[in-house]
Amino acid sequence: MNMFKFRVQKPMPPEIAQKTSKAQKTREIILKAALEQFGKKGYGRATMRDIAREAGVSVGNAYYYFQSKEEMILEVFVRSQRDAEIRNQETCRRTRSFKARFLDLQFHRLDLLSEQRELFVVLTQAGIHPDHPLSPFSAEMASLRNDATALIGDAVEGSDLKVSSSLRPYLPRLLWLFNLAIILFWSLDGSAEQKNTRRLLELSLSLMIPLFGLTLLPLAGMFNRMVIELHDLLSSMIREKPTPTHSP
Amino acid sequence: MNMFKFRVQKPMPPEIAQKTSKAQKTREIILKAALEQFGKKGYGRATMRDIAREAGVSVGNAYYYFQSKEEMILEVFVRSQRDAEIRNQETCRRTRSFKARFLDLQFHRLDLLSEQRELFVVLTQAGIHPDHPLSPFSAEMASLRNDATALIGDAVEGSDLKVSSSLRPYLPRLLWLFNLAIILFWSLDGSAEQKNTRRLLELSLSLMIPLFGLTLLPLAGMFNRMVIELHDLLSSMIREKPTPTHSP
DNA sequence: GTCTATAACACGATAGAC
DNA sequence: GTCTATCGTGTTATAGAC
Repeated sequence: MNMFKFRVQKPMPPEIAQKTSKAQKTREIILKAALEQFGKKGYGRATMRDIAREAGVSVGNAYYYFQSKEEMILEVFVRSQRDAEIRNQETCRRTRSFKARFLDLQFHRLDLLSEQRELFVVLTQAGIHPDHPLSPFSAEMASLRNDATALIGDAVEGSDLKVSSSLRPYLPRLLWLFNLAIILFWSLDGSAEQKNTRRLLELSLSLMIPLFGLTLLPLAGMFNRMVIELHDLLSSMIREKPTPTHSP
Repeated sequence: MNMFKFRVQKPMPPEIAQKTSKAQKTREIILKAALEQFGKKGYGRATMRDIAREAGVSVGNAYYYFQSKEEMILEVFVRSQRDAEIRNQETCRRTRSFKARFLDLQFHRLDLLSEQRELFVVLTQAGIHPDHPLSPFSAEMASLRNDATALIGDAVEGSDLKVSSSLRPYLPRLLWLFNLAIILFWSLDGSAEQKNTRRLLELSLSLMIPLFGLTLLPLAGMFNRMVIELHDLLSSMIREKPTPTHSP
């Protein structure tokens, strides 16, 4: 909630409480209770008190394991990334069509997100603030972000996609950014089962792929350079390193 | 903050307290105090108690005039729209270049936003939830949205922009959506004085305008139809009418 | 009917004892 | 690692003043 009250004291504990197996278990119990409450009442209505009570722990204890209510969502997100990787390998083996590969990747992700739709709408919200730890652009999310980009790179590589070689290195990140935009649309999409998002994906790919083909034309050099600059500009949203604030 | 607690009781009072001039004045005082506090401490740190104290009124009174803390931001936004309209008329008289017209419109808006940058970052946040009253897609914002779209329409009309006539009617809204995307980027833009946003605007226009030219080619029919469908899909985010919830 | 104030509520988050 | 007690916040209920 309070977007501008950052938790700088706790320096984002890298692997909190991986120590004892008891801790692991407690964390798991709390997370499970949280997801249950989220599913039942929705993210907004499920209070930390509810979650703690249902998990059989105190509120303070829940905050020992999770820095904030939002962080509980992240957990689910991280886990879904593993799924996607396996899935993508299979798909790449099955087809060389770039469109098919990318669509499958995206559709599968949307399916996963849909199971806990309201949760991810909240996560999208956090994404708007690039220094927020849960933003896809934050330094804390670097690893997750790079994994996802690499996954797209796998889908591009060895596919039938026709595109200028000068542009090729920039494609994974451009497509990752595109994928973020799609998720943003999805979180706003009011159509039944987010059918519109799926259509949008298909449609924009159908529009983009021929345009990629144009980049092979001999006169496209200037155009391509502009696309690369576009890539650089968009990438500037990414916060690679933890911004070194004045040390206390 | 609590994105999912909607205020359905108070049915969005159309013109609260426009009656007496005293009310007008009190509202103005509160708004001024609010902006002052926002500027000094930032939106997140400025509390309603601060604002009320500084304005010399009670918290309850502030809530009499503003439905929520966020609504105070909206006020500034609405006012900036008036500015833009005048500005646009002048620019349209000065040049026929579509690029110049649109850039001027956008740059001017960015200048205005920059004065209260943090405020609008918060507003952008609200925008992510399309049923939120402050979202640019909400039913409540219909009038503001239509004004802004019409403004862009004025910039297109009589300009030197080359584009298929089948697409032309859809341009204002497409460009309005584009403008939203730009504002989104702006709210994330960490570069000094948001220089990157300005460059992005120029660059993407330079990329788009030749593409618009392509829509005039005889074989572009299919392509154009797809763009129109794209327009329709994107427009589905707009909530035209207040969703009729079960009356109590 | 129009405006204002006080007090309280609910929730996210934290401090500090054990 | 866990709990209790408490804080700070947005927001609301409600009573009363003009």
